[in-house]
Amino acid sequence: MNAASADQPALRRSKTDVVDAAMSVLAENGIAGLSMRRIADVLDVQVSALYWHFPNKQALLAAVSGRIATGTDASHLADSATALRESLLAHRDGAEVVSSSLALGLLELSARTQMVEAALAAGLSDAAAEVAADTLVHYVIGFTFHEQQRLHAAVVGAADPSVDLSPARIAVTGGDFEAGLAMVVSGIRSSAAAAR
Amino acid sequence: MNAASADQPALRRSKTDVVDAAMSVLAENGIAGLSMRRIADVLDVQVSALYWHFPNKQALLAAVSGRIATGTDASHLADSATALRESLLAHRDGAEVVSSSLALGLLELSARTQMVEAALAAGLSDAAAEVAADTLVHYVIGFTFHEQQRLHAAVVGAADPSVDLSPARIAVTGGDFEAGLAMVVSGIRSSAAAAR
DNA sequence: ACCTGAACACCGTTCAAGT
DNA sequence: ACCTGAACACCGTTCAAGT
Repeated sequence: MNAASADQPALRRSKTDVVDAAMSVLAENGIAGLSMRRIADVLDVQVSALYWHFPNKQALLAAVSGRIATGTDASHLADSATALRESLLAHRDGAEVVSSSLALGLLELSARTQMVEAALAAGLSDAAAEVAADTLVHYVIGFTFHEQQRLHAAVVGAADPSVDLSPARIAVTGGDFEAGLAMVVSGIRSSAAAAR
Repeated sequence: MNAASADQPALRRSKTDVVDAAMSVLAENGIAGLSMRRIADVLDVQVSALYWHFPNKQALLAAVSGRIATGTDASHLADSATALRESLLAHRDGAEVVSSSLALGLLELSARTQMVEAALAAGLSDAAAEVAADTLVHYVIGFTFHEQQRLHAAVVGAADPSVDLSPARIAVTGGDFEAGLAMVVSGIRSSAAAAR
C-alpha cells in the first residue's frame, strides 16, 4: 500500500499550482473560457478554494500575465519590442491578458524598463524616454492583440466573412509588424536627434 | 383620452432604439455593466426581444462602436489620430468597445481610411500606407484604452495603490499622447523619405 | 492554514408561443 | 413583424463551517 492512503486529507495547493492550472485552462480554452470554475476543476477543488490563494480573478490574471510576459534581456528598442511580441504570441490570447493587467496597474513589464534604458542610451530625455517606451508598448500590444483576436475569430468562424483570412495575408502579418515597428523606432530616434 | 390607450399593444422598437438604449447603459455603467438585460430594462422589454434586432451581443456592440467612432474629416495624419482619440474619449470605455469590434472585423474606421490617404499623400507606397495607418490606429487605441481603464480604476479604487493617480500625472497624459503621436508620425514621414 | 458546500446575484442565448 | 415567458448552461464572489 502506498504511503499516501486514499482517506488522506486532500493535498494542499500552492499559489504556483493555481497559476499552473490557470495557464493550462488558458491554453485549452482561451481567455473567454478562463473561468474560476474551470481552473478549480483542473485542481480538483471547489471554486471557493481559489479565493484563499487570490483575492479575486483579476489578481490571478495578473499572476498569469507575469508568466506570459517573461523577462528578457535586450539592449535595443526593436529587440525589446520583438521579445515582448514573441512572449505574447507564445500564449493563447497573451496580448489581451497582459493588456488588462497592465491597464489596471497590476503588472510591471521588464520589456518596458529595457525600452526606457535603450531610449536613454539613444539620447532621449527622461520624460521622452518614458513616452517612447509607452508608445512602443502600446504598438506591440495593440498589434498583437488585434492579430490574436483575428486568429481566434478565424478558428471559431465568428468573424465577418469579408475579413481576409487567406494564408497569404496571415503570413504577411509578421512583416507588417516589423515594418510598423521600424516606423515607430525611427520616429523615436529622430526625436532624440531633434533634442540634440 | 390619448389616442394611444393603455391596453394598446406595446410600441415597436427599431434597431436605432436598441442602440440608443445601449449607449445610455454604457454611459451609466461602463462596458462591464453593459449587459443585454440592462439594455432590455431601459427599453422596457424582455431580453429575448433584443435578439430579434441583433443576432448576438457582439453585433450590437459593433453598432455601438459605430456610434462612438463617428466619421470625421482630417487630411493630416496627426489630425486623424487626434480626432479618433477624441471620439473614443467622448464615451465611457470607448477605446475598449471599439477595440473589440475592430479586432473581430466588425467595424470599419473612417479615421483609418483618412490615415491611408494622408500617408499616400505624404509619399508612402500603398503597402507602407496601410502599415502606417494600422500603426497609428494601434497607437491611438492602445494609449486611450490604457488611459480609460486607469481612469475607471481610479474611480472604483480597484487599481494597485502604487499607481500614480495624482492630478498632476493625469493632467500630463494629454501631453504624453501628443509626444508619442509626434514620434510615430515622424517615423512614418521618415519612411516616406527613405523610399524616395 | 487550507478547503468544502451552499448560496447569491448575476450572465448570454434559445425557443416555443403569442399578437 | 415583433415580442413574451421560461428555460438552459453558465458566471464571480461570499461565507459559515469543517479539518
